Amino acid sequence: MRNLADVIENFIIGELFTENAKFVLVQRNELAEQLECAPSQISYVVSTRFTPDRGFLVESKRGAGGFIRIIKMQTAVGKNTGALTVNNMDARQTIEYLFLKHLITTREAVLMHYGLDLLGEHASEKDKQSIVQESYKRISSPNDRKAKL
Amino acid sequence: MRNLADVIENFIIGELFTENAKFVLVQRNELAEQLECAPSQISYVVSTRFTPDRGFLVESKRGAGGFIRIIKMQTAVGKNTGALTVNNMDARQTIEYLFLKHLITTREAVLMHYGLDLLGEHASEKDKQSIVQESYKRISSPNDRKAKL
DNA sequence: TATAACATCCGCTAAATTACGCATAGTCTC
DNA sequence: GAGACTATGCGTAATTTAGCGGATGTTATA
Repeated sequence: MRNLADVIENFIIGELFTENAKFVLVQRNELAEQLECAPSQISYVVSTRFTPDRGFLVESKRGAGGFIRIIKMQTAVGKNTGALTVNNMDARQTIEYLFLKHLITTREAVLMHYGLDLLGEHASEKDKQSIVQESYKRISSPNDRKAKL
Repeated sequence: MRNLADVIENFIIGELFTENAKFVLVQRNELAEQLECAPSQISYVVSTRFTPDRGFLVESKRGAGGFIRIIKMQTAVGKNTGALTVNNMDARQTIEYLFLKHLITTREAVLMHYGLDLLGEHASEKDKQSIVQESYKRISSPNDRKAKL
């Protein structure tokens, strides 16, 4: 293949299209060593060719167990056009989960909740019971939820 | 799983998501021995990943009978629990609209599409296997879609 | 029963390690 | 020469271990 950047790009795209993967995980140093190039080259290719513009999300983490995750956005049109029936709480919990796993920010979580609110067509119901009070109630009984080791 | 912090986090989150537990009790030394790591590692994970920011309360006690309690706070938003039926294309167009109106960023739009993708995959499933569990399996362990080098 | 001694067990901090981000500058191609 | 490609080096976020100190509970001793 002509140049290194193309090799890297093709590798990632190849992985993404393997069994319609939603995303790929890559370890920068590892891949760099494999392809015999500088680690920063991976960064370069990812940042120039896997942009939101082209329908990609990129997330990464430093330190031990670090990684780069390239997420392929599903094209809006043509896929999955049927009606979508989902338990609202499941949807909310999914958002929660994505948030807890650091996959989305606070703002993004709020936005997705807001999106659900809009779609669900319910008026802004119910003032929130104080979280403090809620948690206070839960603190009362100590030993119930001991984790099984 | 290679990443110790993730192992610990997943263990705790797993416990929290088991039958919707409100909190988990953990004994630091006990869990540390179980997972074959330094006790302080438990502290590290709890302090970095179960912050109030992310909707967690943490309490602990030293000495004999000591413990660490991780409490999952209820999200204030989204209390309606009914099923939600939405035309997928409408949802996508709503996202498009928000994006065109500059109400959300590109990344946010992509994320919301991504969320719909996740939800859409479960449209046909009837049983109670929740989306949370699904996304848990897919997203929690970074190695799932690890590119084979 | 008081209390001293002992055992349990979490909090905190320092230091080392891993691995990605970024700035920079050189090189190649058109 | 411009713009895309490539490598180097440092910065620093994230993780991991080790060790000490202090809080808490239990037991022995008089």
